Amino acid sequence: MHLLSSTEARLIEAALDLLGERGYKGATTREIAARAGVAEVTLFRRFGSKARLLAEAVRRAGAAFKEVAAHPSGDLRADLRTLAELYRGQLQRGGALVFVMASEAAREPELRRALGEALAGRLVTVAGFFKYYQAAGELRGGETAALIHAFFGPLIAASLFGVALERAPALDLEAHIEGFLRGWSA
Amino acid sequence: MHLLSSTEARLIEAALDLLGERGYKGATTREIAARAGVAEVTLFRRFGSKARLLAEAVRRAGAAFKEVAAHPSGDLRADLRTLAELYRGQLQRGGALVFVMASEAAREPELRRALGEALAGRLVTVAGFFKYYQAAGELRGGETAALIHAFFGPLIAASLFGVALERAPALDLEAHIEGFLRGWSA
DNA sequence: TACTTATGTAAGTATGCACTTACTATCAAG
DNA sequence: CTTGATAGTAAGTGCATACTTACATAAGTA
Repeated sequence: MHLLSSTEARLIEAALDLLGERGYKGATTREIAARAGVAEVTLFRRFGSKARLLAEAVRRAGAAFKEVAAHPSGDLRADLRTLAELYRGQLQRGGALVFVMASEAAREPELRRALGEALAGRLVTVAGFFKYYQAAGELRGGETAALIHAFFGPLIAASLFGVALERAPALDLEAHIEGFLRGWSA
Repeated sequence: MHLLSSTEARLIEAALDLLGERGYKGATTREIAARAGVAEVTLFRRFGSKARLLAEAVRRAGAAFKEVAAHPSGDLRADLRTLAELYRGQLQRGGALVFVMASEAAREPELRRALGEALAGRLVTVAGFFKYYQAAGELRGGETAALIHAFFGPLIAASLFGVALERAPALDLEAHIEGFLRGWSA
C-alpha cells in the first residue's frame, strides 16, 4: 500500500465520481482522464487498463468506514450515527454502484474480484461490530445479517431513490436510527 | 395498453432478464434478441430502439405489486409478507437495477422518464398503503418515507449483496418483518 | 551536460455496438 | 391466388471506445 502520486490520486477521485454518475460502462477513460486533468494516455501508463484503475479505486474507498466499524466505542447510538453518516457520504460518491458494477462488469474478472473482496471485507467488519453490541446485551441475538440489512438497507434504498428520482423522499437519519433501535434492541 | 404479441412479450422478458444480469449498457440488442429467440432486426421493427424496448419493459414490470399495495387487506402482517415476497421476486429479475439504470442510462431521456414514472408511481402507491395502516392506528405516524425505507431497504440491500457476492448473507423474511413491526408499530 | 522520469500531443488500430437496408419466406384472410 | 402482415437472413454503416505507438517537452539528478 504505497502512497499515491497526485496524478494517481486525481485519477482515482475522478474514476469514483464518474462511476457513481454513469456506471461502469458509462464511465469512459476519456472522461475520467479529462476530469482528472490529465491526458488519457497517462491513465493507461499508470494503471494499465480501465478495469485495473477502477479496481484500485474501489479498493481504496471506504477505509475510514472500516476504521469506525472495527472499533465500537461502547455507545451504540453514537456509533450508529457515525456509521450512517459515513456510509451515506460514500453512497453519494457512487458507493451504491459498487454493487451494480459487480453485475455490469461481470466480464472483467479482475474488477469483479476486487469488488467482491472490498465488499466482503466490509461485511465482515460490520458483522463484528454488531456482534460486539449483541454480546454487550444491547442488541437482540440471532443472525447479524438481519441487523446489517435492517441498518444499511434503508440507507442504500434512500440513495438509490435519490439517483433515480428528481424529488425522492429523503431519509431522516434520526428517525431511521430510532426505528432500528426500537426494532432490534435487546 | 394493448396486449402483447408473443414476439413482443418474449423480447420484454429477455430484456428484463439481461438488464438484471448486465445493466443497461451491458444488455446488448443482439443478446436480447438471441435470448428471446428472434432476429435482432425484429427487435428494432417492433420497438424502434433499445431505449424504447427497455422503457416498455420497465413500464410493464410490477403490475401485480401495485395491485397488492393499492388494496390493503386490513391484516398488516399478512400484507407485508405478500409485498415482501412479490418485491423480492421482482428484485431477482433485475428490478434493483431499475434504479441504477436511471443513472447509467441518464443520457436516454425516454428511458429515464419511463423509469422515473414507474418508480414514482410505485412509491405513491406504497405510501398510500402505509398511510392506510397509520390511519388504522397500527403504524406510528410521521413521514411515510421512513416506513418505505425501513421496509424495502433491507430487501434491496439483500438483493444487491446477492448480485455482488457469491456467498451473500441471506435475508430472513420473517425476521425482517418482525423487526420492522417492532420498530414501527404504534 | 547527459540521463531519467513523468507528462503531453497526435495519430491510429481494432472491436463492438445500435441501427439500417434489401431481399426472401410463411401464412392467414379476402 | 393475391395481398398484407410478420418474420427471417445477410450485409453493411457509422460511431464510440479501450488501448497503442511515436515523438516531443520539461524538470530533476548524476
